[in-house]
Amino acid sequence: MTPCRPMSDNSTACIMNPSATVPAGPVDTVRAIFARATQIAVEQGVLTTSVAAREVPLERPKDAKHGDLATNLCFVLAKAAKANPRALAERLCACVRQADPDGAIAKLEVAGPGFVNLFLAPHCWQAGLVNILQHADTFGQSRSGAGQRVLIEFVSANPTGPLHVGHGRGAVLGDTLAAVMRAAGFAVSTEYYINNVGNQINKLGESVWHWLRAADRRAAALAVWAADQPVAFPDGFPNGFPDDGYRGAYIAATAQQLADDPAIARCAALTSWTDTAGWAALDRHNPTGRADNRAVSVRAWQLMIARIAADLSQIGIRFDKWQSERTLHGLDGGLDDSHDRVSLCAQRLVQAGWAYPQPATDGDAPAPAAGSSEVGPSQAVFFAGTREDIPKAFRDSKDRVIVRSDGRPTYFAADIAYHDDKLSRGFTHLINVLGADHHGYVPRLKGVLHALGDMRRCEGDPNAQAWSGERLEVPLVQMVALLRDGKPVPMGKRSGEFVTLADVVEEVTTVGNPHSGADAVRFTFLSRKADAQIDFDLEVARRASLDNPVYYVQYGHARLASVLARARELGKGLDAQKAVHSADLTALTLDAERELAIFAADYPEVVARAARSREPHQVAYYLRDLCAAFHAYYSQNKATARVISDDVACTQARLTLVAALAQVVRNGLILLGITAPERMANLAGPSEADDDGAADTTADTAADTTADTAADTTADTAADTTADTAADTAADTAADTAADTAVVPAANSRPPIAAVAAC
RNA sequence: GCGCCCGUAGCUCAGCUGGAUAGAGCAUCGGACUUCGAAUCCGCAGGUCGCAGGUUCGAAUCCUGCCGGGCGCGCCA
Repeated sequence: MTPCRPMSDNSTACIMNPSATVPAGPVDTVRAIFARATQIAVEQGVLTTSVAAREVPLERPKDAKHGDLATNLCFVLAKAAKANPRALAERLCACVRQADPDGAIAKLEVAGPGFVNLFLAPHCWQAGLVNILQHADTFGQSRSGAGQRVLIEFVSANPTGPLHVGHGRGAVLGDTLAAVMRAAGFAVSTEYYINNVGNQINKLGESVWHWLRAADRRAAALAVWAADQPVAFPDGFPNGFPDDGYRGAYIAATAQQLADDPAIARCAALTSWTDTAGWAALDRHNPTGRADNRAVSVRAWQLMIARIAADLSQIGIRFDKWQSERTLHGLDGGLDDSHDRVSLCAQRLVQAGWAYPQPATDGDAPAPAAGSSEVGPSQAVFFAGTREDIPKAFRDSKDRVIVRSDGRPTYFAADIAYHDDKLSRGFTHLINVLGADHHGYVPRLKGVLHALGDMRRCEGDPNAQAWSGERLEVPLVQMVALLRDGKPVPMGKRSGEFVTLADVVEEVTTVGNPHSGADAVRFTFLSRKADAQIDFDLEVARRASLDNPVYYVQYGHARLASVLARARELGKGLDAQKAVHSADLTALTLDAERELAIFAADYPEVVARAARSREPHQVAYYLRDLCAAFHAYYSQNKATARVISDDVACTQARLTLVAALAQVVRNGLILLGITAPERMANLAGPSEADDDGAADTTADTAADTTADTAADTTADTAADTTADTAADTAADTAADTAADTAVVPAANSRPPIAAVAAC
């Protein structure tokens, strides 16, 4: 899979420097110098083309002997110029000297086969610290994305059951990717596509309905679940429960929740799920009796969505929009067929030549399903995904059905209409985070984008030309294999046997800190790149919750914050005004201090790179490494070079460094949706961890520092609000149900149980 | 059978898109708190980067072929 890059990066200027009065970070300074140096080299005939500042490769060498920063630029240039990299480096260095009148680079040397190693002048890297403090909470943001409008669709789990751990991984990746790209200057919207139409919703409704009819057995079933017993109910399922129904205990709980609704309860009188006429007679809102449109089906997925939204908000995830598939089908709009954008889109594709009707060739077309319109054309409509003019990477191996021979559109048709809708909203890039088990769908979808672009061009859309499969990126999130004590836990919504995301969050939450579960889960998923399969052992996760790397970073922040606080207590606190406007940092003479300053100044680069490569995990690793560098600096100089001393100038200088580090760590944690605690409870003494002073943990103070993140809302309020809005959205889309009597309960972390308990 | 993803320390994973001597965390072992946080630090040990070729100044990274593991290939969603 080749991830697509942003088409253009127009901003070649110094992106991190919004006003001239703000000093640039060392990386930007050096980049600008090298860019000028290549211009000079061109004038002198050394090079034929210059290099833009943002094109200058810079790295922080692992070995201190290789300088503060190093570049392999000359290798790149030598390839084009067919010159010796080392000789080129020698000549470029002379140009760098001329391009650096301020002497930001104290020393530069050519090393190895052509590396240029740089040693920065103190005023250069010190300016980086001031730069951090001046930008404060906005440090790290850039215009790297040049305001491109991006839509990120993620999770989009079918509303037939609670989220499991694999969904959680995709959710965390998508949410954090959105945050990282926003910080890097993209205009990002996020969306969850609710697949609330079709056979699966039919099955969901049927499953719930069976439990509705078996009221006498629900209580026993739920008691089994509440006791955390295996989900297989001792007395089996209700009579007639379908083999391919959803067998999870949450189905019984959902039935319990719906039982009080008179419009739902009267459904229990019917004796057959397939009695279409009977269902139609019962529900004036669903005159066709269509199974996925019955009140019990609709209400069931609404409850599922509410629960999904609650589980997501518990780990700090909200969406800008919940897009209902029903809406695309026009099922909310009453009888007016013109609202059926799915069928409409299929017709447009036919007109543009991208879809065609064709009778079933080998006679395996199914009979029209019960309840569908009896007079269907016997021809299915196929999307021409194999056309030769589709670039090979986006070409499907087979034309796929979008309208069945009985006239019903497929899931694929709805998804096409959905993506056509995305195009009409003016996004320049679409990103769909998908589970890796759907990777076969990717070329098909990219082919669709190609076809839609062409179709829109035919229809006269002036923006259509720009569209092709390249503008759709599909980061694949690999599977999470759930283990318990090293043994795989079977997962499947149909079997009902799975561990939910909410369960895992609960398991890794530590006493006294309600955020810790979300923090730990988020960081765990961010601690590995998306395209590697991972094992998630519940026992290990529980045992290791305190060893989770997230605590390492959070502890780093708490430690930094506590140094600043201690200095204030002693009346030696950092003079913020002075630090920002007239800082004297000459007392920072240790190698570690210079290295930390350069490390911290690199943060905006890390964010921009993570956004560009769609890999939020890079930010997590950067934070871990930055904190490691600070911990080492702090520990090693504990005895000889304390931050706070009687030397006022030195104290102020080191506090400036500490404040800058704290700022970067805080910004990074917030960006990842993780709380940045000012204090953490001391775990050392098991006895004192109860309710004395040590117990006021991160949670209280963390809220102050994370005002912009989803994490600032407590799990409770977040659950309520998001669940409500999701449920509202869902309810809006279900206009033909008895909405007037619908009461979607506020979701709790485990809503069905809670609701049952309340009954 | 065809296609996609992944094989890096005993385990879990990074490796900045082709750069200098492949790095962390767990786990083992040995050290460091009277002070601004020991949820920390310092050290020891641990590797044919799945295997074999190829591309070039240079490959864990790119190309080919094998070997292992995972996942896809419906008028399901």
